[in-house]
Amino acid sequence: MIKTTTQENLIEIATQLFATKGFAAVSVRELTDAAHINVSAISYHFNGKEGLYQAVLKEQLAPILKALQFVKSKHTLSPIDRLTLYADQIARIHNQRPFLARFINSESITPTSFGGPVIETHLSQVYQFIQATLQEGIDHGEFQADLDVNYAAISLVGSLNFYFIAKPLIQKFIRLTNDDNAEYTAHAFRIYLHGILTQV
Amino acid sequence: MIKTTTQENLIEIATQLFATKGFAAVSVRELTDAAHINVSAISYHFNGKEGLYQAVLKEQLAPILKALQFVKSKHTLSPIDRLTLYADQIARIHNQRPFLARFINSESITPTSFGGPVIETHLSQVYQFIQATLQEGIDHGEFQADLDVNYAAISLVGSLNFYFIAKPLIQKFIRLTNDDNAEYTAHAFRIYLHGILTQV
DNA sequence: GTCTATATTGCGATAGAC
DNA sequence: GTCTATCGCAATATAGAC
Repeated sequence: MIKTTTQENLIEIATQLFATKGFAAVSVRELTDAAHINVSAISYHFNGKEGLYQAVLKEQLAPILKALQFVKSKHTLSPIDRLTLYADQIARIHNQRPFLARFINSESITPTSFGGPVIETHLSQVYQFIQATLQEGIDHGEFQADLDVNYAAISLVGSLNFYFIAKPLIQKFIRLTNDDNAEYTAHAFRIYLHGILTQV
Repeated sequence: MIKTTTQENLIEIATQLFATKGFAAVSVRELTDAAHINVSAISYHFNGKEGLYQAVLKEQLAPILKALQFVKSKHTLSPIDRLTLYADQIARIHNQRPFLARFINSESITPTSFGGPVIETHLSQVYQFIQATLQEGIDHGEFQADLDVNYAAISLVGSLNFYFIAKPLIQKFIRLTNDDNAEYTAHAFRIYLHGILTQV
């Protein structure tokens, strides 16, 4: 029997509900009913519904920058290997946090005053890393010289992450024989890499 | 001076507000204030807030199946040319309806009882077309034999559509010198196609 | 730290006058 | 077809007992 505090319990429940229904569509009563606690606990522990959402968001986003720092620290790797490592990390993070993509997606499209800036900072760093790595690969002659690094960076992020965003819907009409996230990202990245290489 | 009916005016305002804030976060008063009409007009004309949303959704989704039918009808085209034509259509549709990606995205992740099934039907057909075309290309020896058509279809849709979903956020930290949607999709599709071809 | 009870606000919908 | 006025309800938040 694992002991969990009221705070931890609330964050876990809130992560699921906010992710699947959206911030505005979840009421504090729905949250506290699901957590089998009293309504007033949210205000007491998190200073209101927004405070709880902020706590959830903070906890969800923690691994992103950490992974990016890890990949960046591998100076000795070639651009190809660094991008490959990044794709691996993406799969790993989504495995750990199945709801992360939904929060990022939701905040990207309808940013909240608190979550918006956080997401913006995170994604900005991700894009900068990808662009810089693509440019490095172009300069080294590994990637095609006429690549537009802006567009190509968006393509990569889209190709890798769209799967995790749309997964609930996709599973309704595509039979995914294997639910392994790493398998998808590996396949998508293979196509992408093959698409930007100068030679195969 | 263009004459617009109250219905048309409401749908236009509602398209913008629902797309940018989400269904649950928009109140009927906000809608009618923005449209400079009375609150009761929504119930009168659309039988309530949900009815208005349905009308917006229906109007937004109309071009998707039409475009798909058009591409499918080009029997004589090769798999490569049919996919290329499809990518062109995607750009064209998003040009016409700048908010479409947000509605599809929103309904994919947090489906409403009315919108969910509609989106599901639409996207299911898109995936089936892409999968079938990929398989045809594999059988003809144009595409790599070891492609997983399920994963590869998701990659393509993600690569092409993610840009339109995340555009509001991306524009905050990527300088897009040219706002032309067709330019992005062409570039993304070029990478993708190059990535799945057997020879270049 | 958790509860009950309640204050307050804003929601969607509609009856009825014009 | 459009308005005012209002109903009934559900939202978040909180004061105060335990």
